[in-house]
Amino acid sequence: MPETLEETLRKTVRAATISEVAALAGVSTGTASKALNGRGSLRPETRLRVQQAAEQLGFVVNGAARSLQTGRTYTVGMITTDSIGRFSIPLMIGAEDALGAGQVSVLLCDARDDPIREKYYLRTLLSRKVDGIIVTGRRNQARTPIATDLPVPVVYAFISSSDPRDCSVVPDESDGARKAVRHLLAIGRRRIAHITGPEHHHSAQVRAAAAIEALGAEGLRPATDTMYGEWSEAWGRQAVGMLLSTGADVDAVFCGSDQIARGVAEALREADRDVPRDVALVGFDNWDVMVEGCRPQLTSIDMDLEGIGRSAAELLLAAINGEPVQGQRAQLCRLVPRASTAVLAES
Amino acid sequence: MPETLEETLRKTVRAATISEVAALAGVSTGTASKALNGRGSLRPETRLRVQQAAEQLGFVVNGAARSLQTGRTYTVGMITTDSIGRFSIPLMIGAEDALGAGQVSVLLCDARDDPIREKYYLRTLLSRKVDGIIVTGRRNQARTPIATDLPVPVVYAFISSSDPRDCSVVPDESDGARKAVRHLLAIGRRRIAHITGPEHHHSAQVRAAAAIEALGAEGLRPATDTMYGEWSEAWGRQAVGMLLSTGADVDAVFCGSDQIARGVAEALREADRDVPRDVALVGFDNWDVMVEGCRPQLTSIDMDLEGIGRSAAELLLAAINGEPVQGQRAQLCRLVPRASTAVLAES
DNA sequence: ATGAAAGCGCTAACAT
DNA sequence: ATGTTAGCGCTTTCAT
Repeated sequence: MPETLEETLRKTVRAATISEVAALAGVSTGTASKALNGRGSLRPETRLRVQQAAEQLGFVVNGAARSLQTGRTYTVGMITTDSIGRFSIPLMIGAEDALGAGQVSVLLCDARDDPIREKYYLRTLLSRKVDGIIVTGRRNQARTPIATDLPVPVVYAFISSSDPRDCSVVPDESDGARKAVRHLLAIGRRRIAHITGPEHHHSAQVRAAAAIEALGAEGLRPATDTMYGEWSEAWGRQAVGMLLSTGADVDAVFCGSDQIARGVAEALREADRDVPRDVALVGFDNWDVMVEGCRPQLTSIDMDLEGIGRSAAELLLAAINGEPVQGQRAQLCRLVPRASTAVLAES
Repeated sequence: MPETLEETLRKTVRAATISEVAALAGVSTGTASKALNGRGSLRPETRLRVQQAAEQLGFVVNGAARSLQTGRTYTVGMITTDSIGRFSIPLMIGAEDALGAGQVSVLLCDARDDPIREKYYLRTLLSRKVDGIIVTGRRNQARTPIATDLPVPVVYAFISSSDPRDCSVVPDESDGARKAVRHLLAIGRRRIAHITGPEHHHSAQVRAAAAIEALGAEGLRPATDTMYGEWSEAWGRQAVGMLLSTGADVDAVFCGSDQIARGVAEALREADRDVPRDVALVGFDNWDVMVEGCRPQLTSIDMDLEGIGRSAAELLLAAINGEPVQGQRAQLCRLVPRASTAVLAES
């Protein structure tokens, strides 16, 4: 408390520059630069002396100065079009992971579905001379390209660009739905219903279509028409009510989301239908809290968002290094089996 | 497809510099700089001409060059010590919000509880000459300072630094617990139990102590000893089992987390105990999916993480502008009442 | 193997 | 009101 001012002053201490390091080591700045960056040919002894001087002074290179010289910032921008949410996080983690390994930092921009903010962020990213940009968002309908003729490469992750030449990495949701249905078929279920989100939602449509197709491939039809509703537990419960009241004969339900599935599980439980014995259950998203909180624990489809983020980052790095990839990449899903589809020992 | 190469080349186009703008406008670079930054005294006509030239050339200032000159980057680093998770997100959103308004960008660093990564990130942030750093993390026990004598200010958000002079913004968890208990008292409950996370967890201890104290202030004691367990739904269910089997007389439960509360709600429901009539329920975190998925919807304590992120960012901006604030700030919680504590019309 | 010097793009102090 | 100029800290030829 008494040292407030002094403290403040100490913290304001200026970092050492390369010429100070050079001076201390008794060499020129050029030599110091080479020594610190492992370039050129130097006497090992000199190199060491410079490194020690740098150490001693706590030297950290000034990125701004370096960027000004080299034209590269080793920074990429990440724009999430909708707010940072449940889907953006794993994408960010994956991207951050792949980029961090490449010594690249991430500038985070939350555009909140606001085109104005988006433009603003794009401008600051450009002004910060990022080496590339990753565009992310919740909806995975195609979106209009964030801009054309940018001086840096752009990769879309999770969402895709409506320009097919743009590089996008998306989950193969049809694959996920197929895997869910095939899994249910594999454990012997034949009367499969599909309860999912709003009909106007792209994901709901794609998953439903793929589910029906997968059943068709085995000469089967869904146990009921696709039940469209909301992405909520409440809808899952409600849908079960409808199912039971119509007396539909169903031995499995594939749900469009884990939340729906959880609602379904609860409602079935309360109607004294055993999961998985009477009705097997598969969700979508593999969202930890839902899947683990569910009783029994929920088999689910994992879109591997982290993997998508990682791929996007890798493609971006490739583009930055002069090897751009065009077009859309769909990444396969993974089924994670749990108790809600566990095959029972007894018949 | 046929234009791949040309496309690539166009995208590689170099952005215009201020001297090009100046040349096009027929002025010197100095004048152009003033015109673009609204400094100095210029003929309005000249200013306009420069702005139009900039527009025409799609000029975006080179941040690296500017930073090199001014010493400020308008960038702050955000280090999350544990992985980006449920708690970090709102903090990030809040911080990003407050900073974005101040034209400051956020560099995201996920240190994953790994001291090596943390040091590495700190180094890159310093090399990028960030104007300041926000340190975040899950645990809200005090952590050792990320470093001493940094050339830039640091603010801790959610977690606090063990050095009391460091600036930290944390939730007042005691306040949250008190509010929960007082709310239950206010709706007439007297036999209140507390089910919470692991005893060794700082938050569990703090909340439990405050709850006991709040009861004591009314001359009451908890209906049972504090029930420590895990931060999970399963533990909530299990705890209810224990409660019922011992025949404890309880008319309300304050839970250390929404997940626990949800487990409690489910177990009570299955034991035909009505919530809130027989047992009122309050959670902690106000985590949307838990609180809304719960039947009935869950009254909960909101730590206002976004607000904490925002405050931290504001304090950081203040410190950057030469008005550092020292010490720990505890931010009050908010009770969000829902059906699980709704007072009934009938007696 | 090392040093000298130019210049990346910008701002700001000083001239005019 | 506008132009000139000197760096900010670094990398990178080009000399030596």
